[in-house]
Amino acid sequence: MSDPLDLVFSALSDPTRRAILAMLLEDDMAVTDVADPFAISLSAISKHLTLLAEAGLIAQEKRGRVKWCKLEPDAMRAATVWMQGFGQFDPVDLDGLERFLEQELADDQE
Amino acid sequence: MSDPLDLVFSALSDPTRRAILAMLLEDDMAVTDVADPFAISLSAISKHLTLLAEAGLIAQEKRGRVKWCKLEPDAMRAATVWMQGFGQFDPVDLDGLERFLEQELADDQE
DNA sequence: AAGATATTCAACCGAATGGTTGACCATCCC
DNA sequence: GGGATGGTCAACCATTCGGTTGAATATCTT
Repeated sequence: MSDPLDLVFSALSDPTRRAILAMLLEDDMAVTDVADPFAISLSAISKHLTLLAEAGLIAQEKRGRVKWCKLEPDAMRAATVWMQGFGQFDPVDLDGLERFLEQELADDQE
Repeated sequence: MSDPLDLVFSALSDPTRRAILAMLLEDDMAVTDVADPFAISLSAISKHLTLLAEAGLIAQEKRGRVKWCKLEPDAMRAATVWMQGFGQFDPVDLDGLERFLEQELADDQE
């Protein structure tokens, strides 16, 4: 996968990773603290974080034995820029968007 | 994968599928015509289109023996909405975005 | 009816993904 | 030094992914 957008979108396609990003929106966190709310192993979380870092979505900095993770918004912004090319031509179809979001809600409750 | 965003981002993570979406931005197309510029089999393209449709990114309508594919912008818009939550807090960091895009360019040329 | 065209289906393949477990390395604290 | 803490590495497993090929189905054309 050579195009950076491949990595960004691929990283965003996993709900655990999106949840991690949302957590990092609140504050920078250590790996162990990121892992805390999840039911999966620390090792799995560590892999997720590595992936997010490779995609450029977060940065990791080791201080002492603690590795701090912080959001790196530029990668996501680049993806947003790519995506917005698809919205700008027809005026915002709010009804359609609403239908989609209702569908999303319905799917989540299945 | 239950969250619709999983499907949307996963669909967007493949460069072939992003290229297809960009083509459909120009005009609605039949499956065969979508496949034309690509070096892979028609069958592979058909699978990509099925995936894009399942993600809600395109709609497919069969008229006669031809299946027409057209862009369905709402799914992408929902993803954009999710992503914009990450940009809105710090004012647009154009320098950082520029650095990222330069990096992207450099990576593509490797 | 026969043939060409448009598309999917089914079976297969190799590689990647998301998870596990257990061992390992580094750092902090007593 | 020695134990606890923070994190990664390595090997493994089942599943999914992107691709192939060949057969099947549906529709249009003559």
